[in-house]
Amino acid sequence: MRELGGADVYLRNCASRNVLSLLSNKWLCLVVGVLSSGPVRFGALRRRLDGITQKMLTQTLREMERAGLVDRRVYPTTPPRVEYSLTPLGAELEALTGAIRVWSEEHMEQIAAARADYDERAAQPVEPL
Amino acid sequence: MRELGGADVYLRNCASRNVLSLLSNKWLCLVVGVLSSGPVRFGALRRRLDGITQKMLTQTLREMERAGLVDRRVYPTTPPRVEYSLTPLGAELEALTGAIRVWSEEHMEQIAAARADYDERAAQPVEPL
DNA sequence: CGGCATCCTTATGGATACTG
DNA sequence: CAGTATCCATAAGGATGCCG
Repeated sequence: MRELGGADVYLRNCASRNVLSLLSNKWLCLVVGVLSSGPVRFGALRRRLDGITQKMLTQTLREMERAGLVDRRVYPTTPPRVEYSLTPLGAELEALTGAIRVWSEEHMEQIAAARADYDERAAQPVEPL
Repeated sequence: MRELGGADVYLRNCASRNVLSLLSNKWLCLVVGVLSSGPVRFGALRRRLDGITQKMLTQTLREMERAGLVDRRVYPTTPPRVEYSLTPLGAELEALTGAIRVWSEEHMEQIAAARADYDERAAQPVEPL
């Protein structure tokens, strides 16, 4: 943050922006949700995240692993078995992302209604007599 | 959510996913942060979000307005004056997004260290003797 | 099974110019 | 001042095929 005429400014290129963009990943919130109940294999994780592609799941997990949020454990069996779990740091996130998931579910109808209302008023901008 | 072998599945195309993708907007978290202290004009908002372009700020604010998170108030003066503020619904978000901003700032160093460590180990995958 | 590499399409976002 | 409109570069993401 920087000061600008007495007001705080959210600076670009600061490290917290970096973390913020990590957390605003489309899938991260859901991945944390699935992993919060314990280690999960890649395939199971994928099946529980409806619509995610293999590419995106791999990519998201790598990013999270790299940031120290997720632990990747490989069992050298045939066929290979790979389990993902939250690190202590990643587990901290569940308090935040869980709250977001809950809020999303609780307010989805209200938001859908607001959007419908907005669109209706946008389509009929002239004042009716 | 759907059941799949006793495990919850995060379904695609469900309304909460919609809200989730709204919240994972790159800028929303910061916009909520600025607006949480009261109504702010477009220009001031822009100056306090370092690096945001006019296009992205407009786009983000429209999306938030449409979802009922933000109130847009136009004062028909010359030059025009437009003030944005959080609706009660949007104000609820500050509890969530504020926690995320705080967490990001608190853990940015730890995450940067984890990434550096990961990258170093990735560059030197052979076991040293 | 759990990936990676490639190709290709679409979405995102920056820069610029113009307007009420 | 607070936008809208347009163009353009890049990034995100899906589909497919191959591999240890």
